[in-house]
Amino acid sequence: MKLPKTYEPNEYEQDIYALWERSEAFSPSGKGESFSVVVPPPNANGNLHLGHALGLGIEDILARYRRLKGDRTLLVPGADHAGFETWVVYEKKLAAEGKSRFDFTREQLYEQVWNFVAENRQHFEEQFRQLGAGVDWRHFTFTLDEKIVRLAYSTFKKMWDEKLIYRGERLVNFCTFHGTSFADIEVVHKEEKGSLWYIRYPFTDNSGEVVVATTRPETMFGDTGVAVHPADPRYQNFIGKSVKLPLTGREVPIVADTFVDTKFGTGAVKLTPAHDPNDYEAAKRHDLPFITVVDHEGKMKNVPEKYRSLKVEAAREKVVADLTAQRFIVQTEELSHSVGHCYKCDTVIEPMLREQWFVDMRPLANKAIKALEAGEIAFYPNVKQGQLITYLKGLKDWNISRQIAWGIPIPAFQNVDDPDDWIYDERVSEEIITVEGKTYHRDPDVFDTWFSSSSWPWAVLDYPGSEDFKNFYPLSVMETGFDILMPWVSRMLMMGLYVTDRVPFEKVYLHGLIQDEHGQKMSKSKGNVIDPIAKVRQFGADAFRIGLISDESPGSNRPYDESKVVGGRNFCNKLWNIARYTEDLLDKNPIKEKHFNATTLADHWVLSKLQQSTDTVADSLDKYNFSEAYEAVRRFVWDDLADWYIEASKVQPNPALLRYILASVLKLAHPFAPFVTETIWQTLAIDQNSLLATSEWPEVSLPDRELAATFEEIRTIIFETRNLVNSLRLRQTKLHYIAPAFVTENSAIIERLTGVKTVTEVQTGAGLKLITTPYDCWLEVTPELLTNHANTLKEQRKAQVEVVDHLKSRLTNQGYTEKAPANIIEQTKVQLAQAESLLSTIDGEINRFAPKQVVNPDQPKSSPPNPPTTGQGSVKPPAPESGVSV
RNA sequence: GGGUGAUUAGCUCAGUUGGCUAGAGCGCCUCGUUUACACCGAGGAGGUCGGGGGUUCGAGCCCCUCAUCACCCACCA
Repeated sequence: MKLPKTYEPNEYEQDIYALWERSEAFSPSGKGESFSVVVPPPNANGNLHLGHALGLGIEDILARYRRLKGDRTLLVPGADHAGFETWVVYEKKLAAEGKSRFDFTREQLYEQVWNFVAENRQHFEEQFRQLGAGVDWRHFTFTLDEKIVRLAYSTFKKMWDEKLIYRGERLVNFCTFHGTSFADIEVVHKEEKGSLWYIRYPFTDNSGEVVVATTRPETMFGDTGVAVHPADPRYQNFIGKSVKLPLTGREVPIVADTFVDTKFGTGAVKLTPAHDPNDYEAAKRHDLPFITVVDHEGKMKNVPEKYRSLKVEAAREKVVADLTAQRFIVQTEELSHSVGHCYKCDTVIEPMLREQWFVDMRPLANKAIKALEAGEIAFYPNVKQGQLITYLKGLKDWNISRQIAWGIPIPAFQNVDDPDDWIYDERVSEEIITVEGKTYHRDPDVFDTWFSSSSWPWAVLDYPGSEDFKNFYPLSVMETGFDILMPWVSRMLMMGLYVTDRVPFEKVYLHGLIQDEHGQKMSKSKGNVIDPIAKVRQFGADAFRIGLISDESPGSNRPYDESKVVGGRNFCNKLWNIARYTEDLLDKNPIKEKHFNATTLADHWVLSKLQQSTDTVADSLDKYNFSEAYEAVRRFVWDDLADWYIEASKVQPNPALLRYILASVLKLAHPFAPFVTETIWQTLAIDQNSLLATSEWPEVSLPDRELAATFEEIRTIIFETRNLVNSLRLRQTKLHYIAPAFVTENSAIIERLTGVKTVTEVQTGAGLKLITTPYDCWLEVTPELLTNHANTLKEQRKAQVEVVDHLKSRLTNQGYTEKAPANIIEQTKVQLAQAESLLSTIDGEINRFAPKQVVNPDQPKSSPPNPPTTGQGSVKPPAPESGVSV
């Protein structure tokens, strides 16, 4: 089958992926070590975004590389029910249909969302395939699969039994729009401008007043005290007195508490324990009551008639107006302060008293900190390890209850006759159960998604007791976005240690966010979201993957750069055309066996380059340096193979070797460009009935290093010749040389690659002498050009003198010669010798043009350093004075 | 308020424990229709490594300081 001129990814990708799936290419099969990665499950409700594409790209590169290396490799795909995230999407859908969550029962809602998600699931599985992710579909797991739920329950039960789970009325972060509470980590704090009102609170004994400062005057109906610092001299006689709250006249005490900041406001703070975390803690210390004045919809309650049912904002205005009218406001000032918001709808988070399930994080966090400090997990980038430790050290108890319908129901029931009697029971499909004659009512809440997904690494491996768990746990790498280091990675670590008693992964690789072209965060509201699938269609999956990873550096954000994707496409096309050339060559020279021999200098040279590149790619991937690894592949393919070897092989073809090189390079490139490499592999039937995806990482046969080095000499001659031909606009010029046989043997290559008309051996040279090679080569030029060239030489000389002086001064520096390591000094000496040699060559040339002018008489005549030896003829070191007059 | 990272060519980024004349891709300039590829080939220009100090024989890299930009964490009324 013939390859067309240009690679058209859309024509091959689907078939190639189907071939892989059909062949079970992604089932663990190697005999080597286990290598396991679990894809962070994307939300099943939507499409993949750029972050998924980047993450999948990285994970797939690792997995494909390891598979080629012979490891027993498992890459597990999955999908997340994404509790709250999906719930938000579904509520919007309901709203669009003119309905709301209140129109349905919890069971109905759950079923509706289930179906909604089921529809979208296929969608995104298809997108995995389009991106070329080589995942093992038989291991596909959904976060609501029975095994996941069962594990969430058993973990919950274990914590319940061990008293790590408790139920209590605590101040929680509550979104009044979505009607649910959040974990601390889910609250987005924003710096906002607000007002700070100074309000008089008169003493009940009419002996004066205390002025408090607040940003939330509407909560004063819930005040149950005023606090001052015990050491504040201004307020010593206030402590113990009572004040009369404005507007209601309710009496509350003044207490002393060290949490008060004497420098803020007036140094006296009103206490609203039911709506402020600090006040909550203070009230507990002083045994003050809690009065809730904002309900779950964000409306005022337990307040005077005229404020009742007003939204918080409206109530605030009204309260301020009334306080002003009654001259309770002393002053108002502008204030910038941090306010918590719902990360989805931006509603201001209302701290609210609610009875919920909490996890006592201290013991879990301490275990994790210990493991981290012992270095049990390697982080990319490393700095994230310390950040995670800091986070864990300050971690508070975790609220795991969510008041939404979509999620895993919490398996807990409450005695209808005794609110404090809670029991664990998994019969969550029933609203009411009877146990030992008592009636229990199901907790209507569901788990925080992160609670169940924190078991992901072992849950997908069928913990406990499965072969998979034995083979693949802990995971080799956890690859995910750095934005979920705290909410997810930290929890997997804590739960992993708690449940399995081992760290759940050996390494953590965190990729950064991809922003839009202008460095702005992508978001639907800004309308700057880039659809990865559209880009795959436009450029091909390989090109897109390369575009995303060719600038990859862990942990840092970076803008989407389409020119990189174009670069990736061009790279694929380059590979494609190398394959086409190889195909043509093999058509003309049918090779029956796989056997090949390196015969020419270029053969040996390309083998040595292949060997170096293979090592570099492997080293870089082992260090998780993806951009460097790709760069090594690209350089070999483009520079070494296409621009040099293939061009040289047009003069001296070696079809069998070229086929070997192509096969090897396809393997190196496969992790980065899986589709095009497999397409070529299949089309050319490089290895009958096999898949590239499950072939073996190349083991390069050893080249002859000396012959390879001799080809470098030819390259040096070609480089300088090209430079001169270009800058002097030489046409149809001739190259003359003296002596080395390898030039004679490769004259056709030099002609082809430089465009010179002929390459001829002469007895004495004339013309423009090449200076960067130790061999005697001249370009035939007109006398005028030669004269002009003398000026160029003088400039070159000037620059070269600087280099020589620089190196000399280093070597005459006593501090340097005494303190620098011997190998560095030796290196400098070699450099100096080379620099002086080049300088003397230049001087020799200048003397040819101006023989009377003696240049630098002190300059020692040095012979060129280490002329290469070759197996293809004798080499005489050229004498620098061998220049011939014009 | 606490913490972290970044600042290198016009743009996006590399630069490993301090040691060759600081690299790549894209862009730019010049030249080129050589039958694998114009999604191409050849050549070239372009950087006082954010500013200022310091340590060192030697600093893009280490220390101090300033500036700017990101990000993370946090219950300051």
